[in-house]
Amino acid sequence: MNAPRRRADATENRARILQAAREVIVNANEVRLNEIAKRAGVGQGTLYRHFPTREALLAEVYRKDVDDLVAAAPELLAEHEPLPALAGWLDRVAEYAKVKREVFAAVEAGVWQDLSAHSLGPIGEALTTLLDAGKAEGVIRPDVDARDIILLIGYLTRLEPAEWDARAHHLLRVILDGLRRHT
Amino acid sequence: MNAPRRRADATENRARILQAAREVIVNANEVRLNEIAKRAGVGQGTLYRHFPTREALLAEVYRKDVDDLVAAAPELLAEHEPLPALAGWLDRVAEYAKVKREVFAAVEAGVWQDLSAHSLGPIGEALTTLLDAGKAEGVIRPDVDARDIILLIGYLTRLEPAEWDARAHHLLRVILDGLRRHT
DNA sequence: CACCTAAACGGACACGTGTCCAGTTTACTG
DNA sequence: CAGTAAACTGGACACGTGTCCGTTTAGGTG
Repeated sequence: MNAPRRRADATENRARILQAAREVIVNANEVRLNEIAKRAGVGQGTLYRHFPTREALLAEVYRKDVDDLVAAAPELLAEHEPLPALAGWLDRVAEYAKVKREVFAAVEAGVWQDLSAHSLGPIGEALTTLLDAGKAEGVIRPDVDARDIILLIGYLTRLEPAEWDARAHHLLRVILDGLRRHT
Repeated sequence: MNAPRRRADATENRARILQAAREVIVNANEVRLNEIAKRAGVGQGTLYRHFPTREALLAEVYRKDVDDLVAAAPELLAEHEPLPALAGWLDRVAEYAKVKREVFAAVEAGVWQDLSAHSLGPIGEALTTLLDAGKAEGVIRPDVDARDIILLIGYLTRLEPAEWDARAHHLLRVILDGLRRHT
């Protein structure tokens, strides 16, 4: 996955940056890139080379969460019909977004970058799996793809905490209704 | 519409800021708030008091466009059934967003602010009109409101120009399908 | 082992946004 | 018509992001 021929010190620095970021995130609630760089003992330039944007950094810090999310997709598919599986997965995404809204935005940005690079990325693949299962059974319209869903659920980023309960889940249902193949 | 008792000089300054903003927008393609303030002959503080955020300023500059959009809603309703009217209106919004993406984002932010202040604002009202017409005829699900739609179509802001044609219109259809009342 | 080169480094710097506050102007009041 | 409180003004300033570029160093070469 990593570029070939990376210098050893670079790898180490990258690790230290991530470590510092984790510490800053849990200790302070303000996440300042400069502070992370300082705490990691590197210059801003180094930080920015490893992670072009703040989102890239945050997304990497929470990569494990993302992995969990990705892993949940096949599990849900094994236990439920495609439509409920997709619904459940999206609910889980929403739940995650509710608690860690900043991270969610970061992950979203990361996914978006992957897509720009003509790669679906793990999240995109998980979504594709879910969608394909639904299409195969004819319960999901065939003309939607992972990117479409990601765009649609982007509203989670903008939801005010106060109105979360009233709208987040509900709008997910509306979207799912739009995704269904209506006989 | 304006707050009562505004000082005359303040009104004038506000007008000059808008004027300057218009000029900057058409001349340069970079819209820097500082530059606008300078050109208007006011300090940044003044600019920021009149328009708390850059979005507020841009939204005001393009208020006429917004008005046109709002005015289109009843016209569409007069000529078409509620569902096609809503579809047409959303298409129009999308068309607008395609051409003036920055402005669209600004307008969206403005709408969002209105809503925070427990006021629908013109756009929200136009949308409500369209939705109500559909609900009255039973073709639109009763449990959605203007805010819901605004959240959903927010994806337009994030769409890359390259993929606009492929997705913008298509996703609007998906959303509309979700909004329909399925018999 | 000395040398070389490209990758990696780091921190100063440029830039835009938004805040703050001391001074000024306005419009009302007695 | 002078006094006064509130509203307005303007620009310096604080802050975070991201860029740039001269310097350092890893790791291979003869």
